[in-house]
Amino acid sequence: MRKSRAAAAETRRRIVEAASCAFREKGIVATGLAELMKAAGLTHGGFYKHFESKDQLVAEACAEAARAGMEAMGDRPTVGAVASSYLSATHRDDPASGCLFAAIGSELARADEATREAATVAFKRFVDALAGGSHDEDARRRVLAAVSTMIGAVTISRIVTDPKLSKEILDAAEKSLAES
Amino acid sequence: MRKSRAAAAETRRRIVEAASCAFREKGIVATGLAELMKAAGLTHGGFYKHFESKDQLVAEACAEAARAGMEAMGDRPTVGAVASSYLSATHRDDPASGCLFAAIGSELARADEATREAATVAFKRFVDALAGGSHDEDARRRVLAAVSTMIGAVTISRIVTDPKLSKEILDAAEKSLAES
DNA sequence: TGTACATCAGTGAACGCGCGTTCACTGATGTAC
DNA sequence: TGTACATCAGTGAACGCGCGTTCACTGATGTAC
Repeated sequence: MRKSRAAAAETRRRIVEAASCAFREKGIVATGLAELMKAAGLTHGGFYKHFESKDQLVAEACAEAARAGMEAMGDRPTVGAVASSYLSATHRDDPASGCLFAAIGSELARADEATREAATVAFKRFVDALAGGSHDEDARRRVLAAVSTMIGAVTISRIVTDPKLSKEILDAAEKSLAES
Repeated sequence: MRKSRAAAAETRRRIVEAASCAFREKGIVATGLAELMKAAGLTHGGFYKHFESKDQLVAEACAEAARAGMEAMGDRPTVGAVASSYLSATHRDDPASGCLFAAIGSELARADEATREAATVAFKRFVDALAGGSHDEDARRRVLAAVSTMIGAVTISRIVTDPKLSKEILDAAEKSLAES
């Protein structure tokens, strides 16, 4: 049942993509490899033909999620434009294809070095893109604060059981970013 | 080996306290009941004499963590004072006794109804305390944004592998809150 | 107040289950001549 | 270009392990008289 090199590469890509969604949807620890391989259309036994461990996949899946996030932001993102879609109910209600940090932020803090490193690189890129290449210290500081606000707001808006409060949090964050 | 009612109540309290720390330290899913009971100085078999399920303990432990957090804030907290200790390296480096939302925010979003409800009540109290009982809509909005910024900043500061960047995030958030 | 009995907090072994990981096997793909 | 053989992607069963939960048991505590 050997597959061609191209087919194998495609399979690997599919596993990473499925993982990047599943981890954001259900959390890293709560997502099993068997479940994940099934989502990619495979049986679990083949996993180790592509990865050395679950941890390795976690790191790659996070990098992939971050890459997709950057792609969605476009070429010359502004804080206002990003905030508007980031702080939407659509984003809040679809963690699987949304921001990595809002989806599994607290789990990332406990992830292994390689994963945290991947997340760090992604975060730096995110901030740099929003700072628009500016080296102004104050502009960079504002971007860091804005990104914190966005990630925090979406995280809490997903916890809260009261839909009105949930929307209020997102709106308050957006308004605050618009003012600053 | 039956214990007196008072001793049993004290045991229960100890379990909840150990859980509230362990969950914040290691995450909810990653913390096992046996490990938890051991931390409370018991064997795991007795767990169900006190709780119906792990989920019930999770809800109570979150309520307890929130209660302790409110207590630490004192009577008349201001955004500035809270931000200063919340956005410190001390808080960042000690999730076990720190803010529930920063420690397990993304896991709370996937927790069961009772836990999310407990978290919601806690969050509302947190916001009300910071708003100082003000019913001004704009003041409340600013508090919601400030809380989002704080939670987001500590979450990311714990992920990032670069210590300089980690501190930069906390400082940027604090400065941003001081300006607003 | 003292005695007999029911209660139940805590122990430690055991339950089934799903986890991450390993392995023997299959057969199409890739390579060497 | 054709043939023989090595490679290896993917399958499915199995591994040991720790999980949440259950249970028979112990013996101090609480209750009833």
